[in-house]
Amino acid sequence: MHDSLFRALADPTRRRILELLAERDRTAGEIAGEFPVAFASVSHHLGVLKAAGLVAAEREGQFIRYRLNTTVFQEVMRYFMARFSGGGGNDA
Amino acid sequence: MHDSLFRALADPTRRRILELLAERDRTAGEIAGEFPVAFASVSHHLGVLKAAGLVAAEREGQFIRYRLNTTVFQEVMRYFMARFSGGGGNDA
DNA sequence: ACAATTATTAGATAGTTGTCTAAATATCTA
DNA sequence: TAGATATTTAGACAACTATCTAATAATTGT
Repeated sequence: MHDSLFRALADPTRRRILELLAERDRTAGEIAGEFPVAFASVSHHLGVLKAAGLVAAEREGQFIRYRLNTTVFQEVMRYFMARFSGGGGNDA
Repeated sequence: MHDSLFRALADPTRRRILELLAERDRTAGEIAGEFPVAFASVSHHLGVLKAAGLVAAEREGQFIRYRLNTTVFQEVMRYFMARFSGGGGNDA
């Protein structure tokens, strides 16, 4: 189950997409405009992120709006907390 | 900087190695014995984990003992906390 | 219905990765 | 020094991935 998740996070372009979506929801076109790669390539990355459950997409007229799925990030955190380090993240 | 880290986490065998090392330190041979792949393949994975800073290795006679580097896990957690979800991990 | 806009999907290709076997390196013991 | 054990490194190969261009689908406006 974690496999698609960690593979999705392994690409720097995809991590940057997640950071953009953390700021605010954006359409596929807005996201693609931030990268020096072809539109279709970004669309592929969005598909990977969606398959991993990291983002959700919703059609809005001709646009498709993407948003972060924060729930999955909390699962990642729990994974790390449960298995490793037993804490951390806080300065404490 | 995070790139080698997330790429290292993207492989299920490597994540399993990390879980084994979270229990206790082990030698390369002990780790390799847990997997149905060739010894050399596990050695390769250990190299990837070491390059990512997720584990440390120390020679102990003819053996090489691996241990988890928990500091790096805390960095991963901080990455998620700083950029996404603003919390999580706890049930709160 | 047709054209324009937005986005995904298909097919091809180059680069990366995981795995294997075989060879090399390091340590220990006789 | 020679042999046994533990581990890594080298070289090859199949599978996967990121990227591209071209084609397809969905929506809007005329």
